[in-house]
Amino acid sequence: MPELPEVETTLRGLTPYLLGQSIVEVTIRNAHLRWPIPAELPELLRGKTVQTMTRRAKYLLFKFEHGTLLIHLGMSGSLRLLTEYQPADKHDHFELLLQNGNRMRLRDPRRFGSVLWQVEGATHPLLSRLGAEPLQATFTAEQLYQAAQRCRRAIKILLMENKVVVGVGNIYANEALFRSGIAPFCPANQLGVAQCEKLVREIKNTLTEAIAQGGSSLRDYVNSDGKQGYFQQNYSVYGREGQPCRRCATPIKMLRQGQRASFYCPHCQQ
DNA sequence: AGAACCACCTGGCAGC
DNA sequence: TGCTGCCAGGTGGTTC
Repeated sequence: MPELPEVETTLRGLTPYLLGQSIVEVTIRNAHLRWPIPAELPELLRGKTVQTMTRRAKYLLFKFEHGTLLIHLGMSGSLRLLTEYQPADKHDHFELLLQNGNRMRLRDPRRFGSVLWQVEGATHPLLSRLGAEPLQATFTAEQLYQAAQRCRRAIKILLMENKVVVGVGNIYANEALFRSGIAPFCPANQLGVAQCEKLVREIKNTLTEAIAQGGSSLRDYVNSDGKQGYFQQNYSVYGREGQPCRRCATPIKMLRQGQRASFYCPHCQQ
């Protein structure tokens, strides 16, 4: 479910409700996510106040005075804010009860997500080797070009690796490549500077537009405020195999790269 | 070092 | 209706 726009939308939706609140109670219903939820979290967080809420790649960071709670939504995770009690679903694994009575509840059917603790002053190993944030000025065409020159694999694989740039998942890799006129199977080291400039611009544009529209939704995605997103209706190529390209009407093709589906227009993308 | 593949999990859907 | 097989938004770890 969550690509970067969903994570960003979740962050923005939750921040007004959590910032400055202190934690009354932490409930771990199922600690068995991708990595175990630290058993000491309830003890660590009880009585502590959320000082800042930020995002790094697809990790949500809730900073406290003595450390940071990291939450990753994996493939199927969602965070919701409950203003009144609701019985927990079988996939509701983790929950914070706030001083004002609100609850932030993590639901994650596939349990690929994670809830982790980072002690103040340290950098969690999972955050230590991440590439540039796609929406910040530190992600540049020059940087992508340099990395691409050293990579013989397909450009789409490189984009999704989180080494050069983070937060570009399967949907937005496909969409940004379409908008750049670059085929997903093009070897990274064959891209010119101009193509890298276009690609960086379109990654930023695609993500920015998606965030502006409230994040895309597929099936079970629910925003933190409970409303459905709607960006999925606007995909140019993702999930559109056999349907006409919106630009030239050529049927969209699908192929598999690294066990992920790639969609592209054989006419618009070379 | 770089590249390819595997693993973790449940639910939804197509096809029989 | 029910079973089987396949697919899915992520990404760290292992193996070659």
